[in-house]
Amino acid sequence: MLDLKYIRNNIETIKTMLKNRNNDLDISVFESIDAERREKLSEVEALRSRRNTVSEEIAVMKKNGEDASSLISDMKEVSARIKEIETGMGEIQEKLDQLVMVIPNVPHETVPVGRDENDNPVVRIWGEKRDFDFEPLSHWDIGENLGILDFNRAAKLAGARFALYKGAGSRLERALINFMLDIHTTEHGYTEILPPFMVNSASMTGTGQLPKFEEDLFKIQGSDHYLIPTAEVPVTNIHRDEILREEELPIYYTAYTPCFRSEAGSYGKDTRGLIRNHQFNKVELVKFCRPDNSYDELEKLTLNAEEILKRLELPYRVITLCTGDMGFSSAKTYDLEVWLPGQQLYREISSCSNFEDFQARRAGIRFKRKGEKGTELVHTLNGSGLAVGRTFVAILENYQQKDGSVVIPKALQPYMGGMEVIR
RNA sequence: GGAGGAAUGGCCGAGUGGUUUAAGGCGGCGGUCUUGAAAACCGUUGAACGAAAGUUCCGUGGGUUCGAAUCCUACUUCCUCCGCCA
Repeated sequence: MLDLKYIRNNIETIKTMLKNRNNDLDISVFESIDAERREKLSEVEALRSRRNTVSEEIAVMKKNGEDASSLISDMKEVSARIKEIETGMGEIQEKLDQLVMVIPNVPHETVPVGRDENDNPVVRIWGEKRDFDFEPLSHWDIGENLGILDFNRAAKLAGARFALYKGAGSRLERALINFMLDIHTTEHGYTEILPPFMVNSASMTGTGQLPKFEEDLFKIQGSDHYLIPTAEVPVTNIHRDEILREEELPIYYTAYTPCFRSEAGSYGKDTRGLIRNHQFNKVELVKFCRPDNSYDELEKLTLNAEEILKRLELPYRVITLCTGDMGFSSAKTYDLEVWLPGQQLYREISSCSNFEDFQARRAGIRFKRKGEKGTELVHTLNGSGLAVGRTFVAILENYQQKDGSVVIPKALQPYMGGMEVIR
């Protein structure tokens, strides 16, 4: 959510921003709604002020045994008028909220303007793409051939877009989770969190999934619970409606969770394999920090995620998402894309974003500087560190052998009980 | 699922219709004392909107009243006991 005052003073900037984001939201009504709200507000405040003063007079008169009935009947009218305005204001406020809640964040000045993913500049490229002396297979073929993935039975159990891991496959997924969490907690200074995998609608609103993206979520019937689409939601909401002390910042959290996405609107896209499923595993990195260093923190967070790929010796590149390709709440996003030889393309494996105060304002996450009055909003950041299922895919495709076996990356072997090859 | 109890500032906690602009304590900050610190003592210390005046905020939403932290109502959450349960 953007600051009302900011919107009021920067209507043209926001219109340009919406255009750059390919967002056709019409905010022309903002000015009239906002002005109406403020007008009614000052009117009702004046009336309330009068009521407060006169009520005190009535109290004094009654104490002195005087007759206050004429004042009381006056105030009866004033109160009725207040109620009337308040009712009207409720409607105006709702209209304003509905508008403001669907305005996306303003991209940082370093974010390139562009239409879609074709306009995302490459920031850096790491690692060498392996030369295969055979035709590399896709991960679903490798996995099914090795008997470590079973998509047919997954479909029997739950339908399309689910996976069933078996044997060394299950172990590899679990090894990756532990490997990632260990590095982030012991080397990068993150505190491990194991949050609920369902949250209420207030949490979903705090991080921006609601009200605009309800169709992407799985909702539990008959209750106010949603399955989390990412650990970002429960972990960022840990500090919802809290005032942190400056010296507590920055806060670094990492969390493994399954993620649940309805993938509405993605029919026909990546229908095979592990790439786009309704349930997948992810290790997430979340930061709360002061506004003045949030972009340094974004760089560090991105490097923390990259470190996992380096240790696993998986070639990747980093791109900056252009205005047309960015997420709703983000001010700046780097995507990490891992090379998948089976599909001959770079595929997103991590998305690292600075939300600045956009989530913090919605979620009421503030901090207090020592010796200063008032509070400031924190900046929140998060990134995948990494998407576990897609890392699994990258290992299968990059480490596959001619005989169909898959070599376990060196760094991961201790997590696999010393196993060197899956065959 | 049944029966009771509770929700007040960063924390604890008083407050059952009218100077509550929420007592008191803890914690925080500043000071006195001290070579320095501790202790003691003194002072200070909630948030949002607003240029200001002022308005709002005592779990949330409704209601009663001239006036609500306080009364009514629905809901939410937590606690205790009982039942069921991995």
